[in-house]
Amino acid sequence: MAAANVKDVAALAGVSLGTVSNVLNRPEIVSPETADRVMQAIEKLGFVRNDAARQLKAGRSNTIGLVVLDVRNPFFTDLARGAEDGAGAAGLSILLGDSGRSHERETAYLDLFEEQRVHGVLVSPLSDVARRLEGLRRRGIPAVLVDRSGTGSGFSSVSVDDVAGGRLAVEHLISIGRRRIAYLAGSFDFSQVTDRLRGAREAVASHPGTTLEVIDIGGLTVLEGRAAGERIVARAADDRPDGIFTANDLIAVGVLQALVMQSDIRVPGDVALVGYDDIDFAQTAVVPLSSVRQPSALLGRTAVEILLDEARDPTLQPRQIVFQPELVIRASTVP
Amino acid sequence: MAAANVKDVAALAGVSLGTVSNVLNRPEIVSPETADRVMQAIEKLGFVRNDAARQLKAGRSNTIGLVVLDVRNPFFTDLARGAEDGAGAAGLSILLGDSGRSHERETAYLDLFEEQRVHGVLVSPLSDVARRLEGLRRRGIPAVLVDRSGTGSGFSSVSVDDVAGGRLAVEHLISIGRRRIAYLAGSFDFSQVTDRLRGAREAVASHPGTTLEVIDIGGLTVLEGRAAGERIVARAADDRPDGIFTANDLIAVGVLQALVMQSDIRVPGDVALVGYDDIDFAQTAVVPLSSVRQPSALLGRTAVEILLDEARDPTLQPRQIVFQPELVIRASTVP
DNA sequence: GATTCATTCTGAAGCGTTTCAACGCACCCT
DNA sequence: AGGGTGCGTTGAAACGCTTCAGAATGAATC
Repeated sequence: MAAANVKDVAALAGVSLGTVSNVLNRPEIVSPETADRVMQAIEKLGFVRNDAARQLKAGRSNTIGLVVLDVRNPFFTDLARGAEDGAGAAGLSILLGDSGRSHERETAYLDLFEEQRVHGVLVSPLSDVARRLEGLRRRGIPAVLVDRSGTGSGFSSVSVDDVAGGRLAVEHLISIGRRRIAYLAGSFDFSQVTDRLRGAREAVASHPGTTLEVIDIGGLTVLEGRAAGERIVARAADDRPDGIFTANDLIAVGVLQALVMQSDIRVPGDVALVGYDDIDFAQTAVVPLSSVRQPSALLGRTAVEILLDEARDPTLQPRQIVFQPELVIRASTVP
Repeated sequence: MAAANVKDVAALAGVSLGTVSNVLNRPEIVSPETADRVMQAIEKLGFVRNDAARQLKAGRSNTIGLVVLDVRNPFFTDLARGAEDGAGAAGLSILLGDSGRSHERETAYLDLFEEQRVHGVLVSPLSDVARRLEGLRRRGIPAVLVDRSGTGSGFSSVSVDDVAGGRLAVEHLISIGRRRIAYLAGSFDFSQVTDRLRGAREAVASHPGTTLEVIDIGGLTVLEGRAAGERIVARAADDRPDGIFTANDLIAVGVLQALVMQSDIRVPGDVALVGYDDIDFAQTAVVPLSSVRQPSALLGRTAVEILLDEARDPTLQPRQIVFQPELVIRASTVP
């Protein structure tokens, strides 16, 4: 009834403890017949290795901690999936923690991971966790920042080039003939929001005759997008932008609701629209939404790879990997 | 440089191993002065308890495994959050695994949890995991099914009464004067889909003069909802339902797109619409959507409580807890 | 037959914690 | 003075695994 351990298996198979362990961990050094006998004993007893003992011996757990800002955000779940794949390839698993943008929870997870002696941690940091991560590193636990540049922090990072994303979106609007571009966003204290704006500015700057109007809509939600859309609808036709770029897809969906529902403005005929993030709803919107997609899974996978490299060789210099986003063109810009 | 352990702390504080452990685990039995000295030593050395050793000694880890079908589904993330809260209250943490509806991943997580000697597992099962869970139970790891009735399986479960949800939705449609109700759904092999239908049938049956038309739209997505909506738009006005209940919110959003965008049918004037799940997009739809909400977090929290009860006393009879869903009324039924 | 070598297996040591019986001590009560 | 009580502390044992130096065996070489 009590869980079987290696000793029980060894006794049943008529071998020593060490041999059972070898069957489990280095099967190539034990003779096929012995291995077979041991396997049968394992089967018979329903033996399951005790991970705690194994970890205690090994000095570290075979897991990687991942703290994300919000599991409900598909960006992070895709990222987590990528990280899991990467970890799985190395025989590790991912411990997923959702900080929900709470400092307290973020810290709690890092504490937990430290007690667990994880292989390393991946963090999409709420704010400045550099000091905390520094402490982990001193203990031999490397960390990689995800979705945030680690430049200057002394840590490696994987992130997406939001400036390029903004440029991509607006270049596209310009390439389909739009001249009066508007950037709709809120929460300008998020670096993502301002980086995308910077990219938009660059695109406009390099195309004479185009203008960029920046509209602060106060937030990043559908409702705020719709309100902003209504204000645009209310404008005189020749005062409206003919291309709109929004800081995320939620805003774009809101804008779309206002334009298509509450007016006869055509999308993309009169106004072309590009969102950001390529959420599921982007392609199922009333007018399928062009959007900038981030390679989330790749981000996760790469973060794990860097982490493992650093776990292997702690003297490695921190690396900042920046991925390029991708534009997904749909009917909101090209009918 | 090497991580400090209790021995180091004990040496620095000039006490024995046991005392350090007592400070950590039963501070009330050690004198304040000693405790203080130990705490200072811990601080100074940056001692962090090694969870593996602790778990090895304890025989089980202080975590609960949770396997969900899809982390991207808000229902499950809310559930996970509830489970975390419940676990946190008991000093445990949640190991979250996403099976992504893959048998392989589901099994892999259960294996992992077993090796980790988790306190118990919560599973939203892909199919029949009863045998596997039986094995876990024999090893002293209790399991609770979530979002699925465990009746007959020998396991406790927490789920939501989908029949009641269907009844609730259709009763509401009838109460606002609708008589020709349609139920739009796909994937009739999911028990949720058929249970909701059953509830709808019950509601119609108890209100003479009302009818229920069941429309199989082939799936559960926005696109299929929109296609179905278009077919309804194409019907003669007096052949259309005046109340539509959909198996989930995605379908409802699709229907809404078709009705409001591609016709002059008014919602709720001509057709009232009720969805299911109350996803974020329900309230930000062009016409905010009435929907049936499930108490996801409560489900998670309760599942953990039952699990801990069973961990404490394995002879407990399995309990089937069924929660009642709640109707959230918005403009798609009541202007 | 002695020596070397490769192969396979053994079993004790040790990972860091918690637990628990035992101990020392001060104090109080006869 | 002897015995009892309670508090605070001690330190060895145990949890189940992996590792590793060495033993045992058999084959190959001299």
